[in-house]
Amino acid sequence: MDKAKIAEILIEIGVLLELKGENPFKTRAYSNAARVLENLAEPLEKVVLEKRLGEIKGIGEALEQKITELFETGKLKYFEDLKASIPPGLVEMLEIPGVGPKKIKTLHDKLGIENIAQLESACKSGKVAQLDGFGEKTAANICEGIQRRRTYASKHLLSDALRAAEPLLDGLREHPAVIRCSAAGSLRRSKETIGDIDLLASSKRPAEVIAFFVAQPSVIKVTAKGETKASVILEGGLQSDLRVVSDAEFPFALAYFTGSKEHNIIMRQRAIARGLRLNEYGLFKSTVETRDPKLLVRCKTEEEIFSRLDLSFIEPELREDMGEIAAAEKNQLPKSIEWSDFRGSLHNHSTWSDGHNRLEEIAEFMDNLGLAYWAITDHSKSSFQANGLDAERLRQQITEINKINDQFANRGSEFRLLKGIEVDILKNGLDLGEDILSELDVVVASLHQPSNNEIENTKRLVAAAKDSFVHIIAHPSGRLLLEREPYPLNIRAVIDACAETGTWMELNCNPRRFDLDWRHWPYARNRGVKCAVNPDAHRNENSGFLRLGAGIARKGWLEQKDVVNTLDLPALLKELRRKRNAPETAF
DNA sequence: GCCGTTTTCGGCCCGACTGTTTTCAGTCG
Repeated sequence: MDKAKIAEILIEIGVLLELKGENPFKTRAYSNAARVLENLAEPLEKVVLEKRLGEIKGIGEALEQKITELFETGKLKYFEDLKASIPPGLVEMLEIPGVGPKKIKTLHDKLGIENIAQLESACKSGKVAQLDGFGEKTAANICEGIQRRRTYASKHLLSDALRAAEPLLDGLREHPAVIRCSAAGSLRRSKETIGDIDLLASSKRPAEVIAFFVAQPSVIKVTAKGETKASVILEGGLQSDLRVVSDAEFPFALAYFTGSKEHNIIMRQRAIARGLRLNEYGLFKSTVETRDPKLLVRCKTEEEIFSRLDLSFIEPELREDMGEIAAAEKNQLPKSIEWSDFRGSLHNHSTWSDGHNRLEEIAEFMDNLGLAYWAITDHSKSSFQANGLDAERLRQQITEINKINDQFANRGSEFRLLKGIEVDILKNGLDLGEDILSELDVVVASLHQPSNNEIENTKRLVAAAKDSFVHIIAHPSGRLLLEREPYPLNIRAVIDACAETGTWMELNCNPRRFDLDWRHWPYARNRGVKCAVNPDAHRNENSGFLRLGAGIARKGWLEQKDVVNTLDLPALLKELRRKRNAPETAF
């Protein structure tokens, strides 16, 4: 069993133990171990064989034994027994807001409730309200939570969350009582999916700011409203939380509410190790928890907080406990790529297949954006549902693009459309032959009809990477966020094949994809694999996805030099030709 | 369940809000 699957099981054990009412620190030990495993730099196989699991911080005797059992047999008796002892419906009850392990245990013990449907009817019949520690309001809130869960997904795409958050932030920024404000939480960290929108403001008159916030036109329900904090449900079902603090507290609160939780725990421990205490109100010269302003270490910005803890500034996107603290300690953090570094895109569509804009419109639009190039990579013939191109139509398109490029050259513009294809990776090779592929500037290869066999899919992608005409492996996992799981794939094997052949991998920055996942990029980057951040645009406005892509690339520790579509046109063309001439040489 | 150069036992990050209470437990981030 591989480590991703093992990590999943450890997390599940943690949740089950939580439901059993186990010691929360024991519960956390399992989720900790899962994360440690996922971030393991070397192959798990090696560590298990050399019996070095126990040397890893966060894995003790018990977990070493369990992980080894899972690795060797693919099963774990302890897990099977645990799972059998808990009705499966209890786990999903955790997803109802306001319902946690303790309440679930009470509901199960006292009323025999085993799933959400039973819980809903018990709430409606008044049984829940009669329980000790429960009441009318709790029962009503549970019912509403169940209803909302049915209506809306609990997670939202980054793009949807940004669209909902921006008007709120604009409003706060203009409010006279607001001194500073910012997004925080997963939105500021640029996570691919967002649970709720965390906002932070500083003010001398917090009540006014809270009142203003809950009265915003997009608010459909106020779920909590206090002196310094409010929670609301927005149109579309997103939840948003606003915290209001004093301006002196703002940088501390911003760091705290940006998280992640795991990152924060390490930061606090780091403060404690220096005889300090860190919380959302400040950094204090104290060995006990305090909010005493006399003990406050004043910091005007987040940068100063990091500096006081002997760390260089850690960009919000990197705060995922993926090694950023150790790197900040040694001043070895990446110089994160910026949105403005992009010079173009290498994977896009036009009306020739399933895109919405004509070639001329695309060229004008992207030139006006100030970009240097835009590759047209329409679908190949097997994607007939997308009006894919065969060799003949592709040759016609090449002629058309040459004409447009000549027009741009004649009027002194340096902008160019690049000739390309998004060629399907079929069972027996690519959908188009070498003769036509060799006439193109850029070839993007995609698996659109995956099998449910990991070995088969891996084989097809590895073969594509090794093909000397393929420049880029597009959206390697095939996932659609919140819709479709990735197809089974040994992604490391594909990354390794790309590393060996100098093939680039895509970070598809369509917000439904963000594929290759940012968690894999540090490995790919260390292997020397270059990244193409591509919007996979089907209409001109999709060029805006590049901005989101920069955020995800930053999460993957990518720098400008790791990303090929930051190159200017001559340098890019040179690199594109290099693969064809010397396929065995990774650069 | 993990960890430890003060500890092999007793900690483990901690505050706000809600709804239940009449001083606090549970949940959340």
